[in-house]
Amino acid sequence: MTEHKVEIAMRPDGPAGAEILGFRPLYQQVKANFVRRLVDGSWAPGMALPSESQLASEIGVSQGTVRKALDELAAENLLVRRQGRGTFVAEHDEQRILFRFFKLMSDDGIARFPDSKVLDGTCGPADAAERTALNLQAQEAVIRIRRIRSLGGKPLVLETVSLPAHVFPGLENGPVPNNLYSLFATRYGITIANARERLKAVALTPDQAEHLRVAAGTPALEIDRIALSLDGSAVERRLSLCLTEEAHYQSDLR
Amino acid sequence: MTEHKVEIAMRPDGPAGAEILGFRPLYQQVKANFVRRLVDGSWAPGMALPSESQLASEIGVSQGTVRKALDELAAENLLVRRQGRGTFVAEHDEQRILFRFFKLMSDDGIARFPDSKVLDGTCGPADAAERTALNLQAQEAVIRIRRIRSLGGKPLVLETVSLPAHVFPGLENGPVPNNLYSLFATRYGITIANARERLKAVALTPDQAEHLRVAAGTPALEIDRIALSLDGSAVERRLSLCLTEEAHYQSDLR
DNA sequence: TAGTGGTCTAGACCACATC
DNA sequence: ATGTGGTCTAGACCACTAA
Repeated sequence: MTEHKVEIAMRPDGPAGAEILGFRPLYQQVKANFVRRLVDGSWAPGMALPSESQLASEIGVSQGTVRKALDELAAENLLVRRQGRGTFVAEHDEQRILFRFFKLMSDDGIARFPDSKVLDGTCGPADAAERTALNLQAQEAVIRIRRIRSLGGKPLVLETVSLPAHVFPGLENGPVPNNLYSLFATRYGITIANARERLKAVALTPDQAEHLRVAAGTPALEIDRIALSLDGSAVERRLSLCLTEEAHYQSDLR
Repeated sequence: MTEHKVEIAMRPDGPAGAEILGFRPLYQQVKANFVRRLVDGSWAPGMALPSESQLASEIGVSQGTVRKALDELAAENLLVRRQGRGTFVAEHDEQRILFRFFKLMSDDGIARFPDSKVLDGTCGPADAAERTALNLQAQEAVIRIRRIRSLGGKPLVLETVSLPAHVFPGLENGPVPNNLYSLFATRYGITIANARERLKAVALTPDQAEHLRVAAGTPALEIDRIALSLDGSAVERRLSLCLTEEAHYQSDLR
C-alpha cells in the first residue's frame, strides 16, 4: 500500500508558512491528496473508500474537514456518496453518468443511448485543429476513429474521435466499444473529468450527407468536444455532426 | 418589517412529525424560508443580507445551519458571498452573471455582449409552441418581441421573445432594454433562476435570412430557451436563430 | 479596530443499508 | 446490531474589508 500524507504540516499555534504561501485551506490540501489517489489509480473506479473517520484519523484532521473535501469531490462527480453504504469512486458506465457527456436526445424527451458502428480507424499525424485541441507538437500521431451513431436504426450522428497515440497505445488494434470513456478508465486508467463543447450549425458535405443518408447541404449541428482528464490534460477531441430533425441538444443553465 | 418563521417546529427529543412527513432537514427548511424572502421581494437584488449570526438567532438555529442554507443558495447563483463584506442578493446586470445565460461567443474566444435592435413588438394569443413552453391556456395572450442582436455591427442573432402578458403587464409599451432580465427584476420583481435550452441546426427561411443579411437556406443554430423564475414557473420563451460562421455556442460539461 | 464570512474542530444524534 | 454518511450544534480562530 502506498503512503499518503498531506504535504504541508498543519499550521501550529502561531501563523507559520501562511504569510509566505498565502494560506491554503486544510480541506483543499486534503482534497488535492484525494485527487492524487484517484489519478494514480490507488482509488479505482467503483471502489469503496475508507469511511470518513478512518480517512480523518489516517491523515490527522477532523472528520468535518475530510467531509468537506469529499463533498466537493462528489459535487464534481468524481465520487458518489450513498447514505448508509459509503463513498465510492464514480464509474463511467452508470446510466446517470452516461448522459453527463451525451446531451443529444430525441424530441419526445425520452433519453436513449444510441448504437454505434465504426466506419474506420486510422493512425497518422495530427492536423492543425487536433494539435490545438490536444496540445500536441507537429508530427505527433493521433488515432482517429470514425463512426455512425444511430437511434432506433436511424443514423443520427457522424462522429470523428481523435486521440493522442502516445496516451492510448495499442487502441487502434482491437474492438471499439460503444462507451469509449469506460474503456479509457479500465484499460488506460484515465478518467474523463469534464469537457468543453463548441456548437455550430453547418451544411453537410456530400460525403458526410451520404453516411447519414440525407441530402447534401442539410443543416447539421456540429459539436466540437475537448475532453479533459482528471489532471486537466486534453485527452480526446471529438467532432460530431448531428441531424436535428427529430432530436436536439439539451443544455441546462443554472 | 415582515415576520419570518421556519414553519415546522424543531424536532423535540423524541421523533415527532418525522415519521409522518419523512423528515426534512432543518437547513432545507431555512433555505426554503430564504427563497420565500427572495420571491416576495423582501430581499431585493443587490441588497446586503443580515449577517449569519443575526439570521441564526432570528430563526432560532445555529450559525452552521444558516451557513449551509446560504452556501447552497450561493451555489445556485441566487446569492453572492464576499468574505469580509457580507452576503448579497445576486443581480442580473453584473458582467459575470450576464454570461450565465448567454453562451454564444465569437470564435476568437473573446466574450462580448451584443447590441440589440428591436424589429417589432406585438401582443396576441399564444401559439401552440408558446402555450406548451409557458404553460398557458388557449386564448391567453403573449407579448412578442423580435430583435436583431449584432456583434461589432454584424448581425448575429434573430431573436423572438415571448412573454405571458399577465405576468408582464404594460411591457409592450415603453422601450425594451438590451438586458431584459434586469428589467424583469427591477420592474416586475421577477428573478430568472435558471433556464433550459434546446439546440437544433436549421436552414434559414428567406425572410429570416434577409434580416440577418445572408442567403436563404444558410444553416443557423436555433436555440429554444425556456427561462424559469425563482418559484419554478416558466416566464419566458426565447427562440434565437444564430449565425455560427464566426461564433459558437459554448457548453461546459462538468 | 470591529465586523463579516471562511475554516476547523469535536461531539451528539439521525436516517439508511446491511448483516 | 453495527457501521455508514447526513444533520446539527457550539465555539474557536483566521482572513478579508472598511471605517
